[in-house]
Amino acid sequence: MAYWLFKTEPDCYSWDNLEKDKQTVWDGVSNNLALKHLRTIKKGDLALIYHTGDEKQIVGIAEIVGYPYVDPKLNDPKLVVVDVKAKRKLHTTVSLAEVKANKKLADFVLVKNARLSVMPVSDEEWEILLSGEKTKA
DNA sequence: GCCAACGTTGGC
DNA sequence: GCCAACGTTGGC
Repeated sequence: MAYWLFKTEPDCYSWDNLEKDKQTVWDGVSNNLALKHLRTIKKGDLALIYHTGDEKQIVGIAEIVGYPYVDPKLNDPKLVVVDVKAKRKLHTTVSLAEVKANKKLADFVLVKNARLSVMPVSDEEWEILLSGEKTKA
């Protein structure tokens, strides 16, 4: 089981869209490194959904419901997509400012490579990011 | 709206 | 295969 972070423009496709759709095809990833990560994603993995643009915060958790496959809408074997479904909304969203303020997250890819749209999240980072949840649960 | 950072492209 | 130039992205 692995953890990921998917970035999205809320104007384009937001967490609310995903929650409404229940499940969606996560497509439109064209960056090579992001695609490389995408191809290693497995069924059952979890992904944080991060809103870029005006919000810049992690808003929810999605579950990967299948394995990556070539985008059927495009004729390019390099461009893969994956099916995800909404798992749950975060009770406490985690903003980019909070991530940056946390010294333990200095190596987090979101901080180091702001432009990557699909990135791995380590177990430790996952724990830290969701620590605000645990205290309330 | 600006600028820095990164990825990609194309010429050599 | 390298590197400069360019375009795009995203944070501020």
